[in-house]
Amino acid sequence: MEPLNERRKRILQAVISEYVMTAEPVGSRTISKRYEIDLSPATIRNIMSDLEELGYFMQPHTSSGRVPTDKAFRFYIEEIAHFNPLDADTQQSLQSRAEHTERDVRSLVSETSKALSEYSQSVGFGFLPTLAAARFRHIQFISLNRRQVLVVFVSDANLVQNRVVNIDREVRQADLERMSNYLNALVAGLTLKEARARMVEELTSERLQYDALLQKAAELGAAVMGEGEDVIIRGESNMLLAPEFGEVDRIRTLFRAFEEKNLIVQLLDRALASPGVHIYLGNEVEEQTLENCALVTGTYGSGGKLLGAIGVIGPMRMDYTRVVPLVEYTSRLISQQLETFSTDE
Amino acid sequence: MEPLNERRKRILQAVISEYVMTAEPVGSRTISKRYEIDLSPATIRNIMSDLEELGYFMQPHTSSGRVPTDKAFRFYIEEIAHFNPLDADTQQSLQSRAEHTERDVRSLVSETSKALSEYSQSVGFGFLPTLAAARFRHIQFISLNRRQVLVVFVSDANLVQNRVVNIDREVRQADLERMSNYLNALVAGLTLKEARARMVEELTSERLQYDALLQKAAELGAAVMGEGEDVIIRGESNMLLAPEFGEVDRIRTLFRAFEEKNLIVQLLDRALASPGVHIYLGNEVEEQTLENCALVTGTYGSGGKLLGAIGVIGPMRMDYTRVVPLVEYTSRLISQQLETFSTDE
DNA sequence: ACTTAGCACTCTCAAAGGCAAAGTGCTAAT
DNA sequence: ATTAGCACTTTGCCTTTGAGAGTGCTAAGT
Repeated sequence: MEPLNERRKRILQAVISEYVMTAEPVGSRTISKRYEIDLSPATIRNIMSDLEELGYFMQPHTSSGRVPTDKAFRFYIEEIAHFNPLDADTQQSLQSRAEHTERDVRSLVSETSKALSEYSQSVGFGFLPTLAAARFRHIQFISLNRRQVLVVFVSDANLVQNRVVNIDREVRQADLERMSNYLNALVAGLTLKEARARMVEELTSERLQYDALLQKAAELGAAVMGEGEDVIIRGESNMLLAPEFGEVDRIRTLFRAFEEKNLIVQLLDRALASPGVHIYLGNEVEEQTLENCALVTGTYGSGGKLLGAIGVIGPMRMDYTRVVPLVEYTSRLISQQLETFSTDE
Repeated sequence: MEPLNERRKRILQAVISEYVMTAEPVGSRTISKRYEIDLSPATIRNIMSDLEELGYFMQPHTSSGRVPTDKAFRFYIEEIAHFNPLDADTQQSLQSRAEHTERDVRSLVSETSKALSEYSQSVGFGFLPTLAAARFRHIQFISLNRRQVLVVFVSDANLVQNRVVNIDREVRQADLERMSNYLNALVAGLTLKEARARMVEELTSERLQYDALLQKAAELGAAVMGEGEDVIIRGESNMLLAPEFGEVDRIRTLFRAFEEKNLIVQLLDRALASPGVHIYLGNEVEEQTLENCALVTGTYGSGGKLLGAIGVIGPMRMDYTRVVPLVEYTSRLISQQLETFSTDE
């Protein structure tokens, strides 16, 4: 696996830049004219031919320009591109945007996804904190009527979940308070995963055998915390801007994927494996639905703990030097905001 | 405005049926062959020509078949089509689906929108109850930490809203309860609109001058209830199935419209003006974004009061005899479910 | 007085051919 | 090693052509 020499790198970079702009196969002449490379088209052709042999380029047909492969993009990202911090103006407007949002994660992630979609002209997405990772903060039972109770619980970062449940016998408000207090004490400070386990455990313990009320409480608590992940996707229609998605069929499979969401969810686990910005190229994901697409994800967290991720889905041919700093800054922004949620004294 | 005679109606119906199936201009020969009309193509041509003159058909170009106009569809809907009840099987599965959903409006409307999208092979949508119309049920303040309070309030049909607010000084749990009690008593049984007005009024009254706490409560209450409407849209990608949306440009404007949502929101008011199923053809809406589209909306409510609407957006060329009963049944289903929410004793 | 067969006419769509443009690969000269 | 030059390939676009579908009109049939 010989490393590419300087000249080849330059050509690779030029082809990628051009392709990112035009979405068209790139020819040797274009490169020699538009980029400051002191080589004739013929020489460039030779180099391009070499690079094709090495798997970095492909030709849609003999005698057309070259299109960079996934391998080329991967190489470009790892070895060539360097990512400057986001420009101050954009930082500024993103920040003020974040500060003017409701002070809970759901709003924050939702608003940020929208912002990402606008600034990247692609599709923005965000995962709410995974319940498993979030830390329990408060639970409360509210009586709606004789047979219905609203269970509200709040976790880390002000993520509020609520659910209406039916109960089989009447419960007085005082009872509900007792239930709330009991559960709050039981699972204080645990992660939701732990909290849930604790409640289930409690259910089978002897302690609750004679207190139907508390038993009910543990039951409801465990039920509410079993909820699944939540993904927010914004700006899907931006995908329709990209010329490579000109055929309706391709669009359809892509949009189906957005609707299903589980494809995107799979990437959450990967992204959460380590903090920071990650780039996933379409071919590197199992699903081939995302062919020609790429995801840039960034993790956010609070109190040193990873909570969730946000990011951008776009054509593989996206401008990483802009998108990566964007995602990087945005995810840090969310983390910062989250910190203020908990340190607000 | 001479009424169309029987024969013309039959032709109109045949052309619409054929067009609904094929999305192609319909020729006289097709009609005479595929529909049991005892007339030669030539005669049918004459009739079609008449109908064109009357504005029911149009020709994409001389010497192509006819395409029914909006006027034709409108006439078809009013005068020709008749809508049988939804078949029992579908009723059955819709019902069991509804019964297995969380018992709050948001889940119910969301799930139903999805079902509508699947069964109609079009885009399903639903409005949550308009806050103005919904009736206040319960409000509660929950302390998150020293400076943050979670305000939860529940309205008609178990619609839960919550919002985290910052407060400028520490408030003890007992205070929060006092605030909750105060507000609950103040606005019991009012619609949200009235409730909000009452709180604002209260803020300016003398009574609260010396009780900063209750003043704060009224302030927060008024703020939380000011939230806007909520629209849920499901199955957008189904729109990509229709051949008339083959060009990416059209798709894009349409999807933009879905993302913006406010176009759809405008129709809520119209739909809520009277109960039952309504059909809006694209041309009848101001916006021309919905050209070639149609909406079928159905209202739902509880306790004799209209709360919101659900429906389907699809190509104007949709099968109304299937979609209308579907929407009709589904909206009744929601209403029924909602009744059970409040009569659960 | 309708209905219909027949025919000329129109328009679209798909296939085929021609041509310019863009690009490559190779060879020979620097 | 680099490059100028040239033959070759492929695409995209334009035009032409012919078939097919459909209409409108006229004149004949009932």
